[in-house]
Amino acid sequence: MNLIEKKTLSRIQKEKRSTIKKAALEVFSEYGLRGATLDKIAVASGLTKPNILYYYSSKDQIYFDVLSGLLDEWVAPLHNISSDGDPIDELLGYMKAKLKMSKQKPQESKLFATEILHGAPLTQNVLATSLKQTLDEKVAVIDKWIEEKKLEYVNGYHLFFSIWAMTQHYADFDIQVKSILNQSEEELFDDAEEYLTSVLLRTLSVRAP
Amino acid sequence: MNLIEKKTLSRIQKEKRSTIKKAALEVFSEYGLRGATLDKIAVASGLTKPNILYYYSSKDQIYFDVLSGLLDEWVAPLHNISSDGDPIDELLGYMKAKLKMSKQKPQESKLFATEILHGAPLTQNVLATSLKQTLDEKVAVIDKWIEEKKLEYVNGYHLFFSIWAMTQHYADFDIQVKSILNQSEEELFDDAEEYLTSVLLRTLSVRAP
DNA sequence: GTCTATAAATCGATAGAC
DNA sequence: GTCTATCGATTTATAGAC
Repeated sequence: MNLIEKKTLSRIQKEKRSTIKKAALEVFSEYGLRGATLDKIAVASGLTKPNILYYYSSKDQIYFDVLSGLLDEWVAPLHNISSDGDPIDELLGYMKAKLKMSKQKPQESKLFATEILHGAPLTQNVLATSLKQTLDEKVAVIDKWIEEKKLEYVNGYHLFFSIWAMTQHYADFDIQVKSILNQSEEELFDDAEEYLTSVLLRTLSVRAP
Repeated sequence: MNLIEKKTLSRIQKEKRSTIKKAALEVFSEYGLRGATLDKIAVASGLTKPNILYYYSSKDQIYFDVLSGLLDEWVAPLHNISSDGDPIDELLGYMKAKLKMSKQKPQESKLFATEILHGAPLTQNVLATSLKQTLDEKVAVIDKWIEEKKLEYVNGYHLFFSIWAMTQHYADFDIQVKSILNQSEEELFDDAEEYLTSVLLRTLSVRAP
């Protein structure tokens, strides 16, 4: 897929593409790559189908652009974990940042979930290289903290997996969560943060206050 | 959808339907309802497309039958939580049963994940009634244990959400997990069980041995 | 019951007028 | 740049021979 010319887009082209991407995120996150149709994206964006294909060469191209535009943002909180900080503060901050993203960006979370669930056709390479490398570094930080006796032993990889799983669950499976709990979004995420804070503190061998 | 005549199926009809359902589970779990095609199910089952439609009236009907046939099995471990047992044993047993299902039935896990992720078009009613009712009962059991001082305070609903999230993560996002960890399935799930046991014991205020 | 052939609908993408 | 009209491919589902 040729994205080289993207740098030379005019202002109006950027705006149209942005409109399309916003609508496409809605549709892709709800129906997945294959379930989404250009008709649905057209309706959601207020544009016609040929007009969309004037700005993007294909449906796959739109999906690729939406997904790659969100990848950096999605991995960003991981980079904020500093080896200089207090282990508990750093990991608690990471969990809270991830939970906040689930609350504020559920469509993005669902998009990545569907992508990975269906074999990560477009991001498998990124998972195996960039994400793995970043995670390896952060697990190394955790192992260093353990060695320095700043943290009790914990399996770093599975710690991150469980943080991802528990926080993203509230976005990806919101239908199920909301079917069971008849709460406002605000109450729900407040309770979730309280619970997850407790789980993480105890997992890291700290007694909750 | 009319499933009434299902009770009067002949032996050969049951067998054919079973063959189709097995193939359909493979395809639906990998591509989702909309991404799956009758062609793919035909190839996977070794039958022709019209032959499949001789036993099922439509693709949606196959999906519905596969999903509803697995629903009971999927919720079953929850029923095994006994209020008479030791709280820690019961909840640890439940987590391990769920993790075992993720290891042994990843396709089923992915099928439910995709269904819920995409708005639970066919199961929303079940989630809001049957699953909610069962979970309410089990949360009541946990609250009773807390009242009887057999268990420290914990938010029952979020406890179950986190068990679901952490255990199903290993099936639903196996592509991501395996991209990061270069382990055999056996090692991976052994480590996962050790980690999740530790998390759960600490969450329930018990020091791991 | 099973097949080949094909109808009918949907969907991605293009042609060509404006 | 944007539209209507439509092509061509895919896919669900059916018709009808065997």
